[in-house]
Amino acid sequence: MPRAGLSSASVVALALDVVDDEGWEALTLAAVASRAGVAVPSLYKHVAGLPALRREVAGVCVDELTGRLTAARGTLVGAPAVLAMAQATRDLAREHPGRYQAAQGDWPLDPAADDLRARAARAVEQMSAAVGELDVPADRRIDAVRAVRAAVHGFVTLELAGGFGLPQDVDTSFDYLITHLTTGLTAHPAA
Amino acid sequence: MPRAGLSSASVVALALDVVDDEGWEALTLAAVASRAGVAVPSLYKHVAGLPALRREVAGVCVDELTGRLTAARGTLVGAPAVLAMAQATRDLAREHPGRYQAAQGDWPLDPAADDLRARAARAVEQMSAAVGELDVPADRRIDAVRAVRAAVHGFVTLELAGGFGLPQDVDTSFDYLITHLTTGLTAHPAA
DNA sequence: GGGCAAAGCTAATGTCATTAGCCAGTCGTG
DNA sequence: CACGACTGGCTAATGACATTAGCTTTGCCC
Repeated sequence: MPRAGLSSASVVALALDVVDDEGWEALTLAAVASRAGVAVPSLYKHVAGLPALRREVAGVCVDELTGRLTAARGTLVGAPAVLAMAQATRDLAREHPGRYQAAQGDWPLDPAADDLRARAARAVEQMSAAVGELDVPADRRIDAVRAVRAAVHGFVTLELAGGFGLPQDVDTSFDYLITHLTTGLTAHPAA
Repeated sequence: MPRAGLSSASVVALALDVVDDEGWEALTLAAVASRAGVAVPSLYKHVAGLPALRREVAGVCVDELTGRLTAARGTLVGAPAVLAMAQATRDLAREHPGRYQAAQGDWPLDPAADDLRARAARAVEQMSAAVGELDVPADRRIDAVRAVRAAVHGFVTLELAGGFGLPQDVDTSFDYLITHLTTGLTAHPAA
């Protein structure tokens, strides 16, 4: 019986394939083992179990999101940067729904997820920096970042879930949301 | 062995208890059966299986959301109505996270979910009506409704997932998001 | 009181995760 | 080159859960 030659990294890579092909909830040790051509328990030689594997996959996806945000921001500043980053997020979600879910989705309150939270914080910091370039009062900065994050995440989530029933163009709606939100954020109406 | 006296309705009620106490993902036939004091297969006399039960529970939760939206809107018109409905949504999510998830969360592409979709559409229509009272061009109505839905859903989702790490007041951020978004929607900057 | 439908049960099957313990391939060292 | 340890893979066993099949019993209605 020749060895399969697995490693932690290759198991995570196969897991990413599963996530891409079948979705985040379909990520199961059985699915990974099947792709690896290996019995399920063999995987425990390389990962600590399903929750640990999910955490590792989520980490990769978070980093990918961070990278795309950074790239999208590029040399842009302020509102155009925010828009580009929002679009980059949505693009990732549409190209790899499972990865987006992995990055955003399912790590609620994991105790051992400090590392993951730290990496996710880097993605948030990217958005935060761009939002900070908007004409928003300093003491509203956090509110504004939360607003943009919520808008993007909510839109993408609803879109992926098929929550937009009407045939009306969804790209347009997304741009509409982001531009009008940033407009609203930079308007200081009552006081 | 005296009968437990279950019915479809009582099974759904117990399922709601599970969702309230342990969350939407913890809704399992085993959990319901345990609360009913009954063996798991007995439940099949009252519901068609776990997916069907989830659908029924989701239906109840969607209707509850619709009811709260209607109540929150009350006699308000336009932006105040939108804000009140947004807050009502968030209140539901914070009081009963599991129910919110049930209402919004996990019915992606179920084929047999037409009834559920129809009921969810009623909730959307409530928001849509209020958004329609904003000063938004008619051909932007759908975009605006999507924007508000996305903002509310995204914020609530992130909040429930513990995505707002900073201690900064979250209520304030929410109001900030909704008011500035509606402000942005009613501003028609570059034609 | 008898009969019958519905409500429960047990048993069996299948999926998945996890743990324990075994065996063999591989590599480093003498 | 041979030996031995390490390590990667295996099978077997256990335990949660859903689902189906088929049996038993309760309770109501005549």
